[in-house]
Amino acid sequence: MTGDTTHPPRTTYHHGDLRRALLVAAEAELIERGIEGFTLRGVARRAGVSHAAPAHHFKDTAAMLTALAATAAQRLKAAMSRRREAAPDDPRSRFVASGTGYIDFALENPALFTLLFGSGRPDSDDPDLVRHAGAAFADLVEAIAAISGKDPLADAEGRLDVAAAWSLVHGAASLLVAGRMKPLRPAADADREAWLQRLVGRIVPG
Amino acid sequence: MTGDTTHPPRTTYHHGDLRRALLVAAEAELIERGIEGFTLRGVARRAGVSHAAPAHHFKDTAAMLTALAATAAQRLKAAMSRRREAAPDDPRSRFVASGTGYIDFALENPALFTLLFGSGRPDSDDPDLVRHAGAAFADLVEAIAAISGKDPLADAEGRLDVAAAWSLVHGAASLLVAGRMKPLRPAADADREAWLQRLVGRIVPG
DNA sequence: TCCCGATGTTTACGTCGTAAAGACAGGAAG
DNA sequence: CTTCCTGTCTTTACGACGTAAACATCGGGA
Repeated sequence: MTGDTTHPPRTTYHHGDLRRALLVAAEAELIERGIEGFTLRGVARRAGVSHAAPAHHFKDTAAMLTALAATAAQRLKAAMSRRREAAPDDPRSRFVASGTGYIDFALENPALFTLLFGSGRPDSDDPDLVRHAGAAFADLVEAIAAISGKDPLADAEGRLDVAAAWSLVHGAASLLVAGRMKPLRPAADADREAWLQRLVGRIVPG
Repeated sequence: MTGDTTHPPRTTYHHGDLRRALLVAAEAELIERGIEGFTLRGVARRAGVSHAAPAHHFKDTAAMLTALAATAAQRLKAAMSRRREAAPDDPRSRFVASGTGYIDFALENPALFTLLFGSGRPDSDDPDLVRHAGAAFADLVEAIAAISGKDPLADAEGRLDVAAAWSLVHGAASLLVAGRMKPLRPAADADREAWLQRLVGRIVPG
């Protein structure tokens, strides 16, 4: 779409915006090769720089994947928000919207979702990553609070509500992304939206 | 505990039971280094053979991880069965037992669980792996059938029951293994068993 | 103007997966 | 009993990777 930061073998010695270009290249690399085949040198090649250039912007491969994961978390929250804003204005619908938004993100960005949750490679203590992931989590908690009328994190019952909701949504996203849900999912694309909503609807608290 | 197939640098040129020894070493390697740090040469070292010896028993690294994943799937089903046999003889209790057994396995064998579900490395079309994973899945379906009195896979509503149950159980297992459930889980070990049962209980069909 | 720090490149080292060729053992065929 | 033949293990070799260190190039402030 937009990110053509790449191939024309640049004329200037210095790149100018390499850090951003590397993140774009890294996402493309992740999508094409998967997390298992992801390679620092491949990212550098794709960005048109030497294999050692990334070291000036990312301490090592893990740092680069961590930065990418942080943007992924940000987009996860955005996907949830998009769904919520388009939903009817009752608490139940808004909760289901948050959950389906989570799954939307996973299905639209399987590689990023896997990076974020299904691989130990990003540094899960990174402040940026923690901040953005925490914001997405807070969205879910807030959706539950709007139903129960109290802070779910305050008591054990509420925390169980949150754990159950997150588990169902996250489990569905993971299994769908891994392709293990095939026999259970409607064959026709048209039926999938309703299916998704009914699935998430099963775990509405209360 | 048992698998001391290793270090005494053997006296015979031929090993005798290398395939099995490699699988034992591979599991230890996986547990210590994690799936990211898993190395074929490391496994060979641990088993006390040259780095090229495994090639005679496993086509490549993926084949070795696939074989290990197959045993993991087998043990997953065993963990579910153990719970079910110890449970009260009503359909609801037996369903919850299957789910908690799934989570038991994940918590007791985080590395194997991650290998099985959270990494694209094993070949998911391998007949052995398909067979054992299918058996575990069938256990869950059967537990649901015992509640509804019909084959859940026969109609859309039943498939939704299965999808929801599997999603919740799998999501909880994944998030617990990844350590992301910490703030939601009871602090005291004593309370965790009841918490787990209530969590799985939230998705009982019907 | 000079020079200094930030940004890229080259070179180098150790590890990894995999393939090919050589060493060794034990059983089948003569 | 001897001779191979095949399966098992070792050695050697190659290219790719991650990382570090030394070197090149630029732009901006003293």
